[in-house]
Amino acid sequence: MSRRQAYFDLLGDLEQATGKETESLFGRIQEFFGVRHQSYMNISLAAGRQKALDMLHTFPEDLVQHYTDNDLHLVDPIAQAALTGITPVDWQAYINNKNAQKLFATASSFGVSTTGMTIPLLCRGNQAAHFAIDVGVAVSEWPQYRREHIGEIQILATYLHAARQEMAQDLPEADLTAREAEVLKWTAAGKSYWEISMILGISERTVRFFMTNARKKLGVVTNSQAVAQAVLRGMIPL
Amino acid sequence: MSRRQAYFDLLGDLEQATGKETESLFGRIQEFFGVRHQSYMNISLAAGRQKALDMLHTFPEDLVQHYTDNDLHLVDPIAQAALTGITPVDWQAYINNKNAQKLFATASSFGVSTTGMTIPLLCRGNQAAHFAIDVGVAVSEWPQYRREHIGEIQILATYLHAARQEMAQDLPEADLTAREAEVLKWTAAGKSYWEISMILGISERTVRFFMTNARKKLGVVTNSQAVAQAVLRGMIPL
DNA sequence: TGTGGTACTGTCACTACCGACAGTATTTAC
DNA sequence: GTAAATACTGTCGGTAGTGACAGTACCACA
Repeated sequence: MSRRQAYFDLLGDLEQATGKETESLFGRIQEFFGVRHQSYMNISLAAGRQKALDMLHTFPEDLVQHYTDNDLHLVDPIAQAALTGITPVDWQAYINNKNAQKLFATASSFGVSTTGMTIPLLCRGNQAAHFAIDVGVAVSEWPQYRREHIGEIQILATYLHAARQEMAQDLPEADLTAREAEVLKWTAAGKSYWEISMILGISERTVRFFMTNARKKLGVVTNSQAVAQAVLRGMIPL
Repeated sequence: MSRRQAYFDLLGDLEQATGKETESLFGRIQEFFGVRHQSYMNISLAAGRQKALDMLHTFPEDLVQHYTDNDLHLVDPIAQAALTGITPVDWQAYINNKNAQKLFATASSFGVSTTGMTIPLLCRGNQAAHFAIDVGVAVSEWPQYRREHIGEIQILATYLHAARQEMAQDLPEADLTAREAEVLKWTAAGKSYWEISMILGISERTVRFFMTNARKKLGVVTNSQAVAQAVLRGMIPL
């Protein structure tokens, strides 16, 4: 099988995949690129703290343990850049950064290189995610490797991320019907029942009906509370 | 100059570019792909409405006028998918969608095809952005084109987006007082004015006073809308 | 000494919401 | 084929929210 073929196969499988199936696909991504290590992480930013919601990785356990135990993500300039920035973060760009050097030194003793990158991923709601790969090629070869593969990596990471979404539920899913979600959306946008009935071309009574169902499903008593929950759970296409 | 070379040149220039320089680069992206039309859009989700913060496009002016005048983005399932989803949206996937068909019909009369895609872009805060291209190849050739170029497109769009960030200033900060935030929090928790007055040991009238101030500061009209904004902006201590 | 911001309270009138009682039509799943 | 889920509508009566008219007291800053 050609490399190109393998890529499209992987992409197709990622597009279909849900939940736990993604774990084997995560392995296939690593095989495909033949990199040393990689990680996928989804973080909740709710309530002002950074809480890991979902994580897949092939880095050495001891290193990850050390990293999490010491909250190094707060010191790691690469992690912070990935959480606040938009474009892929090249590890090599931090080779002269004091904090990064310390982390590189530690990582190096676990067999992690300095030729890698961390790709920020699109999230809705109060979440952030990124995909990191430790390629481990020679520094001289890195710029070319990066250019050649960054497109493939970003696309695969995006689809892995999409497939992995359900594993990163901050709160349990309340499955609203399309109509219930729609009505809730307009309520969150400040529309009254009557206005929503005009927008959707249905009776005001029906709008109330959908909202009542939405409140019941969300286990709340007021529309405001329903909106709060829906926004928190990222169910509102605002 | 080889295609590959042109791509890397463009990518490099996008990485360096800021502000208005991006306009010519936008043109170069279109030349590079040789597509019919393309658009870049950055949208504010503040105050519950979708407000365009920044836009670059090469679609026919009349079509865009028609689209914006009629708030078609609220009906457009592709736009909504791009604003709520995380993976690229293939226009062809909506070829049987009623709402999309109407839009395709209108767009078609302006020379816009159905072979295109809209790529959601990563934003921080309550913003959303997407990059759309109308490729205009035969439907039979589209899947292959899509596969071949989606990586390049996504990367270029990401870097364009990053360079374009400064053009999309948002959010006059709404700083609520401690009391306003507190009352808003309890409203989000489903409490009525009377209940909140009991909780805080103040009169119901005063609770109303704080909520009214909060609504004004957030620029919204209903409590539900205020809660949506507050949660979205992370102003609610959950 | 004033000016502006915050914290608080009162009343009136109107509108919006919400629960509880209904009901019908259509689609999906066993 | 029927049960369940979805999409939709009607009416009554009570409670909650909303805007507009007020007002007082305290504190910080110029």
